[in-house]
Amino acid sequence: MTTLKRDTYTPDSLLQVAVQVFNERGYDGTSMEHLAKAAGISKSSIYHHVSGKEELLRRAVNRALEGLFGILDEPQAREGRAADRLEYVVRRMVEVLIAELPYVTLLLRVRGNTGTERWALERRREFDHRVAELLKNAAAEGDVRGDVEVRLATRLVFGMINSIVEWYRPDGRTGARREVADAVVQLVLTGLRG
Amino acid sequence: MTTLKRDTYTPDSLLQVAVQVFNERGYDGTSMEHLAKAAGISKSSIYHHVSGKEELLRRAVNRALEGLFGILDEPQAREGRAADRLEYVVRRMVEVLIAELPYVTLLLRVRGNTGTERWALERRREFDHRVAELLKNAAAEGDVRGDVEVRLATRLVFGMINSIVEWYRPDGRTGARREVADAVVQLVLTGLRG
DNA sequence: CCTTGTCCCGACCGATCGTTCGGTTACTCT
DNA sequence: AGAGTAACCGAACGATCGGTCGGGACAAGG
Repeated sequence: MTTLKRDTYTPDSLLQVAVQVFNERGYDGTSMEHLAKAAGISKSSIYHHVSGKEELLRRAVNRALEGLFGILDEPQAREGRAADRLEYVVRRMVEVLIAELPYVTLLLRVRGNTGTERWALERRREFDHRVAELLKNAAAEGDVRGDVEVRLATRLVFGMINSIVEWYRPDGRTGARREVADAVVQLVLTGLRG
Repeated sequence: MTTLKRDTYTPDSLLQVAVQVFNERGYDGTSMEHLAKAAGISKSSIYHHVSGKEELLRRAVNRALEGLFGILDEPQAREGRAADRLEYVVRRMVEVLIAELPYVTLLLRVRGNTGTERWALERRREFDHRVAELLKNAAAEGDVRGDVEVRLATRLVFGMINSIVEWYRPDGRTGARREVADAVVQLVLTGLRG
């Protein structure tokens, strides 16, 4: 039978603890001692589950990036009018951001000091570029205003969406995610179409 | 006569170098060795000008906060219809953000590990609250839509504005600042009024 | 009973951290 | 010329960093 009980750490359950501490103290501001204390095990025990601090970061940002790139593979992001696909992607970005909140938070704070961080930054740029093309196509099809530069608008829209990680905290209310997604779509897309 | 030549460091000119390195590597990711290398002097010489690493951070975030709070004291932020004052404050926030870019960048990335960082976070919250009241008043006067929660809208607007530090880099073009400010005002305020 | 492997630990490693200290250079003022 | 001081330096401090090492506790399988 496959194991079901989880009274001991797996790489993933340890990651869950680590990412939370990373987000509270910052990656560089977090020592292995901090992680050990938060996980309730000794510092050296962490190395039984993962190869080191950087693997934890790599696993975390990878999970975030998989969630984001997954959006672009969904049918509604690939078919139809560019403006509609853009709205769908914006809405799904908010949902993924919230669903994978701690992992995306960590991704968005990466600075580029190590190889792992630079790889994360590169993949982020790639994702941004894919969404920017969507906005460019929507402009070409005449569905968004032409007096705001596409590159500038893309950055501002990303800025608004990504800022969600700075204040959103999960609560009991069902539909809170949808409410946030609705507000973003309303603010951004009416502003763009205006 | 007052000294004019600047072939040696002052606390402020050293701060200028330090803040740039802080923004590249992150505050925690920056060692005094990094700062010394960037400044072209030895590590111990830094302590001739400032008391330590944390004073550099304190000076930097203080400069950013003074710029932001200064906006609220300007006449156009204090008189007139709330919606107009809001538009003025939003526009001036973009301008201050760009004028004091490295200092505001550092302020926006503070995590709260030390006393200085927690003080910075508290003042930031105070500023956010002041602007949120402006938006609330504009809603009460019927100048912005009522179907988006004020608290939520405030956060999204701040997110868009603050995200500027993540991508704006000064160039030779005059009027680039105004262009950015115009785009933000258009996107945000037509979205809000819509 | 004995082996095997998982999970964990305290002790320790060399390196680097922010900071301090004693001292040297070079310019200013009298 | 001599005193004072601003600006700087190399060497070293105790503390902490990420990571290693040898081994103990314990359950599973033969």
